[in-house]
Amino acid sequence: MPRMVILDGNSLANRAFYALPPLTTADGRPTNVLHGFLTMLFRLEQEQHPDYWVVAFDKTKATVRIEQYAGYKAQRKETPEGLRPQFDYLKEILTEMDVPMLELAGYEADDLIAAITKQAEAQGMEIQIYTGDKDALQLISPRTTVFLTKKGISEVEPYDETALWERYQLRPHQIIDLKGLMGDTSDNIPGVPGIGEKTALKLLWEFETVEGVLANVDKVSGKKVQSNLKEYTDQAILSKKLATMLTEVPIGFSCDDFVHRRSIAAKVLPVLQKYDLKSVTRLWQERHKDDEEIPGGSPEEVLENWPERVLTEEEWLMQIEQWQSKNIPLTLACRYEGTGLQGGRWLEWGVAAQGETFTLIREEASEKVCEAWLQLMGSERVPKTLADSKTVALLLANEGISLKRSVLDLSLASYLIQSSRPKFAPLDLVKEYFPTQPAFRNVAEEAAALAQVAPKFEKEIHFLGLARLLHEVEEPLSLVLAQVERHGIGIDSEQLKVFGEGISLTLRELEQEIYALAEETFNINSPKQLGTILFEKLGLPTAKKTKTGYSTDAETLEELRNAHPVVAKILDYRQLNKLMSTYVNGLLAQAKEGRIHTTFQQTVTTTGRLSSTEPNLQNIPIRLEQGRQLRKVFHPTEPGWVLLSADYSQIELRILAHYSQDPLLCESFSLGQDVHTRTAAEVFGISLNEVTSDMRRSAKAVNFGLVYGLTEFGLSRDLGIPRKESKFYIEQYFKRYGGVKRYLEDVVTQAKKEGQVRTLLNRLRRIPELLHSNRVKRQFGERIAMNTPVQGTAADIMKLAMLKVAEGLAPYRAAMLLQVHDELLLQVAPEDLEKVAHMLKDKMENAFTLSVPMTVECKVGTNWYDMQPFKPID
DNA sequence: GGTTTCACG
DNA sequence: ACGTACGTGAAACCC
Repeated sequence: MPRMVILDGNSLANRAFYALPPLTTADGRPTNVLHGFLTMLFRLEQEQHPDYWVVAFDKTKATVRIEQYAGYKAQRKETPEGLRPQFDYLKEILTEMDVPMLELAGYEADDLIAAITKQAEAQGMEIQIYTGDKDALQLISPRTTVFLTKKGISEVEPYDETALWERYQLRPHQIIDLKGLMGDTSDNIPGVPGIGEKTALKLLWEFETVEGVLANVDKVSGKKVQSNLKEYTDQAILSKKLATMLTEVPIGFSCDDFVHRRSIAAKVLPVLQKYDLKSVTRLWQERHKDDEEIPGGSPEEVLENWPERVLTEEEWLMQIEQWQSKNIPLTLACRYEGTGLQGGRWLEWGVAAQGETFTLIREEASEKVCEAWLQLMGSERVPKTLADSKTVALLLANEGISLKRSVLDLSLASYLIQSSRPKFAPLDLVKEYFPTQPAFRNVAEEAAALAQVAPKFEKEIHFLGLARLLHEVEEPLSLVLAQVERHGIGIDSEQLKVFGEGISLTLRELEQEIYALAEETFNINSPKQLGTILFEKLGLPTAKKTKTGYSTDAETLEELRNAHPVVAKILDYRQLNKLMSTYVNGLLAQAKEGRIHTTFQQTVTTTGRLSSTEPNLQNIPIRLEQGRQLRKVFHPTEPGWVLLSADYSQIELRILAHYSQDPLLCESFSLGQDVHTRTAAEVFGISLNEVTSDMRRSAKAVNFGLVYGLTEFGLSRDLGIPRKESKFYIEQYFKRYGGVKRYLEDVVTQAKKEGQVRTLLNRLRRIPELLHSNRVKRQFGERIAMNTPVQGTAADIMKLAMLKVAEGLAPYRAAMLLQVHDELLLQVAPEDLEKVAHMLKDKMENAFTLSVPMTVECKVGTNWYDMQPFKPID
């Protein structure tokens, strides 16, 4: 269970101030609070290992409570002279330590603590609250323990429900009643005059709550107490209200906000030194003695630690020779013009090596130096650390050099560590460890900064067991992808234009017909305007709604197809318009010299898949014939060559079979059966030859759903059947395929325990959603837990296959053109077709050994539309 | 810049 | 009573 530690900054600082002698810096600034607070902080960090932590502070001025009761805290002493500045010092230090802090105008630390506790409880965390304020005892629960400071500050006493009972014989919720009766002078909660702790406890043991006491006031023993209770009834109720911590504070936090990070020496030590905190420094160093020292942080420091050396031509040549001959590891940064892919041309290289940095400027360097430099880049033996090796490989390819031995790609490393991060540019990577790093002023500084964080990434990669995936899969794959992107696929722009003209014509006709049927012109592409026409003007029945209005998606319109003749026209229009804008126009804009080059994104998806952009060639139409025609314009770049495709058959279900070891599912694949037909036979309890095409369709939907984290809703929507029916299918399925059921349950249980899932190649995905307080989001987390190992393993296997295929292609006249998740598209000279197809099928089927066979189906054609099955001879 | 829709696996 | 199938990217609209 993840542990959240919450500290009451104000309360603890106050305790420390009064508990410790008045320590100061050499120049007289008070520091005793810093000593006390940090000593306690380090101690709890070491003993409790929080996964999340946060320090809450009051943001005084007009608090919400002052509106409730004018006297509240009116008598609280002014913050003493020696304490006030220490809050600023403390916040400065905590900032450098990367300890999250929270304060909110108008609220006290108390209320923030209550609100955080409530949320953390809902997310299934264990909570520890550190404070000197007994009010917090009201938050105790089976998951929440309150640590009250004892005597000084560095010693604390834990209170859980049992401890609270032993001490007061009260339940946590009665703490506010206690305060309601006895009051609290420090907070100026009035309570009831004449009632102190002892009387209050006695009353509560008997009558449980303030309300209980007041209702039974006549039974209360003690005349004075009784009369005071009667006289100050309202004050008692108000006091209880004042003592109640507000949980309805407008804060929302995500786990990431409060995640516990190890602090960094380069940031922490200087600030501790600034306040002469010698013993605290020793404590910190003791605790972090295993961390390697990373110097620097600010740009000045980076360059100070990696001073830049300016070289003459002679010196450059010698330096390069030295790096080359001694295989010196280099960390690189690059500036270039154009894009990596098209017309990309390097302008400057920043190099960090052996504690020095260098800048190579194309405009200033001699040809000889550039030549030697490029040789070095192509050298097998010189290890290189960089961010985004694919782009660098493309830039070098433009110079006729192939990048060799990129030992560490920090972008890919960071992606494997946390696939959900939005960006992996050099600055983002450096900011992981130096959050205050501003934009790099030059390439040398960038290289130096990368060199400083590289060991951190390497350590983390090893710690998480991702080294092989990084070095043996992702990094080499980036170089293969660079080749694939650079090669591009052939595209016939003329044919595409003709295709577009045909579509345009139909589109214009449809447009007029739609206007006529609607009896007005409007923007068909605007869901808003379309909704108005359909649901208001024409009065069609509304079914689904979106955030902003009526839904007009294809599913909704399909329902209304027969309700009005315009609907079918709109559906047609939509389809053709999509083809026109996204595909015809989109692709034409990207086509150059008869080719089109996509960019594969290797650090985007959370599952490990690739994605494809500008243009996306992984979503070229195929399902509907009209769109499928578009594939005719894709062809080999070499005349006479053919396209060769190979796709994994049912790879995700095979992986599910492998993971679950379900006997029926495994058998189905071992026997080479049609898995959907077999599933139908099992679910409907009939023999294989009795399965109708409708039954097979249903079974297919079930199989698909399984991989996504099956839901009744999803299946019923997909098949257009009632929920009851989909529920029945699912029940029947799990009755027959108990192994699958067990596996899916186990993977979710495991994921909840660990907060993450892994693929067969150890790829990791963290699933914070599993801890979300919102049930819908939590269930989403559960489906992610079911889907990611399957989808991610399929991605892993395809990546392995691509590496092997790329290697296997070397002797042949052939090239890899595209990857579409479970399909590879190649082009081959006809004379090599048989051998390449054989190699391709073999490498893909044997890329990784599962407990069920993998099968790959090849097709051949002169364009991407006319693809015919092709079975290589064994 | 967010929302909706729709193309793919 | 909720509001859902998993993973993407691009175009268009609209604020």
